[in-house]
Parts: sequence; C-alpha cells; structure tokens
Amino acid sequence: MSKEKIILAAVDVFSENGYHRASMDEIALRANVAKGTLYYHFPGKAQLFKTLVAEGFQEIIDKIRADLQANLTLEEQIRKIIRHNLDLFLESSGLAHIVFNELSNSIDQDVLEELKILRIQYIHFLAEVLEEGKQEGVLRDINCKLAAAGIVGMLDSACNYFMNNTNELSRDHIERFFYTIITSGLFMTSGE
Amino acid sequence: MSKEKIILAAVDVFSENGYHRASMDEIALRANVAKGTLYYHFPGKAQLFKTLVAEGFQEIIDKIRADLQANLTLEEQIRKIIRHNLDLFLESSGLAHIVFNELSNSIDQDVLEELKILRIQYIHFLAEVLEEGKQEGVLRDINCKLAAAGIVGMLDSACNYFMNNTNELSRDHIERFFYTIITSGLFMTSGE
Amino acid sequence: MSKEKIILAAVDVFSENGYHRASMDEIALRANVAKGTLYYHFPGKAQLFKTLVAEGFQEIIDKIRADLQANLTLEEQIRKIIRHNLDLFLESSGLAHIVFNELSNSIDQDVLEELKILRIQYIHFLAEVLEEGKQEGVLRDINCKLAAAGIVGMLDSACNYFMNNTNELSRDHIERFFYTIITSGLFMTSGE
Amino acid sequence: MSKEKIILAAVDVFSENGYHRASMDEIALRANVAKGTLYYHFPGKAQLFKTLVAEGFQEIIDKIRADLQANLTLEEQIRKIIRHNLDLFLESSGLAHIVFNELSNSIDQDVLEELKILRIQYIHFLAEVLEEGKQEGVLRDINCKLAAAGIVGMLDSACNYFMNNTNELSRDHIERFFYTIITSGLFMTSGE
DNA sequence: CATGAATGAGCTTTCATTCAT
DNA sequence: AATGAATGAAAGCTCATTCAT
Repeated sequence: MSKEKIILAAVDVFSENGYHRASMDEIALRANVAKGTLYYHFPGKAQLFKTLVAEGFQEIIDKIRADLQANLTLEEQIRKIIRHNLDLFLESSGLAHIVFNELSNSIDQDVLEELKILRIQYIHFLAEVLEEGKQEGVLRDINCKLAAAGIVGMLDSACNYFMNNTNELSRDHIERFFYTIITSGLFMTSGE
Repeated sequence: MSKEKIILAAVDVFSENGYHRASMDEIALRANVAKGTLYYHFPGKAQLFKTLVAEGFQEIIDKIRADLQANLTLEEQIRKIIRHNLDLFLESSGLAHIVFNELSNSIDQDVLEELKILRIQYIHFLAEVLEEGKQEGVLRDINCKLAAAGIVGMLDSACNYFMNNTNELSRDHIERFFYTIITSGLFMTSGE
Repeated sequence: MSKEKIILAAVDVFSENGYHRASMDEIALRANVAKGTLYYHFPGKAQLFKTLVAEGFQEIIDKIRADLQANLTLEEQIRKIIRHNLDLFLESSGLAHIVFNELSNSIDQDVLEELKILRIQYIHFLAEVLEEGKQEGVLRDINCKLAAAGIVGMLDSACNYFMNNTNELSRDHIERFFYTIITSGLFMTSGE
Repeated sequence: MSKEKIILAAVDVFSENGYHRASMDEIALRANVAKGTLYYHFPGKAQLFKTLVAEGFQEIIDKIRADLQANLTLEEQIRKIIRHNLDLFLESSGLAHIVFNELSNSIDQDVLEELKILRIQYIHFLAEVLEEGKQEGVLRDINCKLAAAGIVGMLDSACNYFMNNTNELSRDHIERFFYTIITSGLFMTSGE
C-alpha cells in the first residue's frame, strides 16, 4: 500500500535530514511513488510529519504501558522507562530528536500545536508513573512533570552526545549510568 | 559598526525562527543594512550563524569561569552551573535551544562540524568541573562527559517544557529543584 | 443518474469559481460521485463545461422563443429579451458571465471554438429579432449583430456592476431603464 | 530597467492568455529576466497584475481627461469617450477585457477587491461626465453609474464580437454606430 | 565599506487525467 | 456503469548567493 510506503520513507528522510531539509521529492523517491501520491494521502508536508510522529509516540507509549502492566516496583518501572527511551533515542534517533527538539518555531502553527500536544502527552504519561512513586513515598516531593521533561531531555542529549563522540560505552553501561543518576543523583551518599 | 549590528540582529532572528526559517533578508532588515552587507562581512548564512554561536558560548564560558575562580565547594560550583544554564535557556532561550538541539542534520557539513565542536567544548568544560569533584571523592565514579551532556539536555528540555506550559513555578524554585535532582536523584534517601 | 448529477454540480462549481478555479475534485464531491465517474461520462473538463453551456443556451433560447411566438410588437419583444437576459445575468449570474466573458483565451482551442460558436449563435438569434424590426422600418438601419452583441454586453456589465455595488434599485426599475436606453438612447428627445 | 520590462511582458502575456493561464515563467521568459526577478519587484502574480491594470487605467483616464478639458458639448464628450474606449478594447483588447470581465471569482481576495475598486473608479469617472449632461438637461433622468457600466460593457462585448467575427466594418463606422445607439437608441424617431 | 538589483535552483502544492478493478 | 488510487507536468513562490557599482 502506498500510504504505508510513504510513512516508512518519510520516517527515514525526516530522520536523516531534519524537518526542513527533508523534501517531498526525496520522500516520494524513496517511497517509490509519484510526488502527487504524497498529496493524495496527506494534505501536506506538515500533516505527513504529524502523522508519523503520532504513530511513533503511540507505539512507544503502548510498548511502555505493556511493559509496566505487571506488578513492578518503582525501581523496575524507572529502569524500563529508561530502557525504552534509550531505544527511542538510539535506534530511531533522528526522528525522536526532531520531535523533542527541532520543533521550536518552524512548521505550520496548527500542526506545530498538535505536535507539542503529542510531546506533552508523552511527558505527562511519564510523569504519571513518577506521581505514583511519589504517592507511595518512594520519590521526593517534586514537580513530576518537570522531572519527566528533564529526564527525556537528559536521555536525548546524552544519547546524542554519545552517538556523535564515543562508542566505547556499552548499551548496558549507559542504562545503568542513567538509572543511578536519575534515582540517586551525582553525589556519593554515605551508604555507598 | 555594521558587523556588530548584523550579529545582534541575527541573534534575534535565529532565536525567533530557528536556523532554517531565519532568512538573510530578515536579518538585513533588522540590522538596518543592505543584504549585500551581510555577505561583505560573512561568507554565508552558516558562517554567520557559527560566529554568533561561538561568541555566545565564549560569553557563557567566561561568565562561569569568572564565577568559579573563587575557592568554592563543589556544591556551590554545581549550583552556579545550573544557575548560568538556566539563564541561558530561560533568557536567550531560542538561540541556546537551536545550538543544543536543532543542529542535528541540517546546515553545511563543514560549519556543522565546527558547531558540534563548540557544543562539545562547552560540555567538556562542564565535565571538567565534575571531574574535579570525582577526584575529590565527592562524586560517584561516572562518565563525566555523559553526565555533563545529560545535565545540559535536562535543563534545556525542562526549561522548554516549563516555558511552554507552566509559569507557576518561581525561578528560584526551579533552580533548587534541579540542584536536588542532579546531586541526589529522585529517590528519597534515609537521612532526608 | 450520475450524468445529470454531475451537470448540476458542475453548473454550481463553475458559477462559483470561474472556469479555471473550478476543479474536477470539487465537482465530483458535490455531485456525490467518484472522480473517475466524471471521466466516464465526459472526455474532460472542457467538454463537460461545453455540455452544460450548450444546455444552458438551449434553455434560454427555448424560453425566449416560446415567449416570442405570439404576435407581439417589437417593443414587447425587446422588453422580453431584456427581461430574459436580466434573468440570466441576475439569477444564474456566475455561469452566464463566464460564457459571455471569461472565455477569451483559456480552454482547449477546439472546445473554445465550439463555445464561441454557441455564444455567436445566441447573439445571432437575438439579432434576428432585431432584423425583423429593421425590415418593418421600426428600427434604424444598423448592423443588428453588432447591436445584439452590444445589448448582451451592456446587460451583463450593468448587472455585474449593480450586483457588486448597489441593491437600491428594484428589478423592475432596471428593466425599464434598459428598455429606455436601448430603444431611445440617453438623450432627451423633443417629444418627451 | 527590469521592472519596466516585466510590466511590458506581463501586459502581453496576460492579454494573450487571460489571468490564470498566464504563467510567471512565461512572463519572466518574455521579459528576459530570471523568475526570481519578478518576485524581487512584485510580491506575487496577483500584485503584478494589479500594478499593470492600475497603470493602464490611469493612462486611459488621463487621456480622456486631457481630451475633455476644452469646452466641449456633451455630444463631443460622449463621442470622445466612445473613441477612447474603442481604442482600449480594440488595441489593448486582451487586457481591457480581462479587467472588465475575467475577474469574477478568481485571484486573491484582497487584490481582487482592489481591482474591482479600480474598475468602479473608472466607471464612476465616466458616470460623472454623464451626470453633467443630466444637470444641463441634455440627458434623460437616469442612473448615470448604471448607464456608464452599461456603455463599457456594450463597447467591450461588441468589440469582442466584432474582432472575432467580422472585419468588414471600418473603425469609423463602428464609432458612429455606437454614438447613435448610445445617444438615440435603436428606434427610429419621427424627425429622422 | 556598503549596496541592492538580479539570479536560479529548489521548494511545496495543485489538478486534469489515467487505469486496473 | 462506476470507482478511487495513482500519476506527473506545471504552477507559484522562497531565498542564499553573486556582482557591478
């Protein structure tokens, strides 16, 4: 089906080039369809982008939700959140990065608004998990939404740095690193 | 002087529109110079951008350096780093965000390379401060560069979220929030 | 039947948008048929347009003919011609205007030729009525075709002006106005 | 100068093709400038069109005004108006026709509005001349604006018909024809 | 130093038309 | 008789860059 091919090609092209440098020509070329076909299935570039972002978010939210259903301790939940976000930023790096960061000011106002909402929804979804931990007294009394936003930014930025500069660290190592930082901070504590 | 006017105008325009939607026309207009003048002083858009980014980085590095020269405890140093980064992301928000995030794949390869180096230099500068703390045994045994990249990303993302969605939190509150998270993590510790 | 639905929808869409901005998509949408159906019934956009124009002309010619069959004085005939043309331009304004005016240079040459012929036929039909009056010595010795063309243009242009700018004049008033102008001209004559 | 070349080329291209089929590429080609140059001098197609229409109107209004300054009888004034309008429709036929007729529904709303205003201004300019005649008791007590609109439409339509179908009539003949029709109507009057 | 008219490659988008079903 | 997914040529427009002055 054309629509599916287009979305797959679009994910690649947007990931590789960022929103603005991705061209509809290139997407059509990679999807092996005529340029007009893009506009048959999507109203325009911005809407096409929004569609694939929405799909991507839904996918990761579903994955995390499925993973969290069992009776897990908060520790395990946070570990899983980190793991899935690392997946997101290491594997479909380009796209995730665009969504979380490149959207600043560009793009049609209305579509931008929808994208921001998707991003916020994701952050709120993560915040909810933290909120539970707070209720149970395991977490500090913090603003969970701000913390969730911070965690996502930290993971993205660090993955970004990591992929551009080092490959010496193992995937597993990185995961443990962030788990420690997020749960216990940078400082040594007496017991350790 | 034209060159200075151009840089000032460029900072505004890039901040407001992101790299790609910022146009040389708009910059010339705001700088009150002819378009040709931009190309008299700078080889092109990418180079102009690089120039102002480099100046911006130098500025903040200088500020932090000046602040850290006294004999401060690591706690104080981290607090100051957070404070200056918050300044950066809350005040000259647009530009800082572009530098740390929007650069993924766009822009001429060569200039992009230089910009990445500037960003890395800044992260390494922060990493050095952490490194000292590690030597002194105050910090855990972590990869300081990864930690520095993470801190910058966390601050940017959270500021971004904060500015778009809430204004209920005070500047001071945010600063303390991040200090706690970064130093001690999300989890309650026995002594608290 | 699809064909009928398409013509009705096409009349609306062409009227509202003019020939060029009328789109086959819009026509299909309004006709509640698939786009392909348009091409099943008509060879293309130009042919579809020609069809409905021909039908429209036939309709008004039939109406006028029916009205003129009785033994009317020339005065009455001219009054009726004015009345029917006002109907045409005030009621199905858009379409009539397109046929009489918008066709200048656009549209496929061959279809354009046919449309021009339809328009000329209509003008000649009106000219014939005038011709009779000339034979009877009621009308001046003029080029009746030129006069017919002029009358149609005058009515269209004035209706167009009237609809865009004023609504203060009654339909009846306009009709009498044109009757006077056409029959007796602008100048006062001694007897009046 | 490019701007002048563009306007001249645009007049030709719009005249020959009508507004919609005139392409910016074609205009650039004929003006011997790059496509970008069009957009350097004019904000867009609609604005370019508006510019040349405005210039054209100003030209003919100026011409008629200059001609009417002397102490002429109303008869002479009307004769001159007819003469100039015939010039307009016979010589720069395409363009005049577009302005008076093709503008129905297309074109950017705001520019369309301005074009309509220009057209109305011209009609009102003609109406003023008639108004004077009315004051002097030479003309019937009619709505002069409606009459002016009618005259313009009559001349355009008849010229259009004439150019497409006959060339047997002399320019001079046509002028006298319209003078008679407009002043005295179609009907024979006792004195003739 | 500074200008601004001119460029042209490249972009997104539109739409009449085709064709396998 | 009817469909609708797919097409691709062509359109309007943007903008970083050049260059004669």
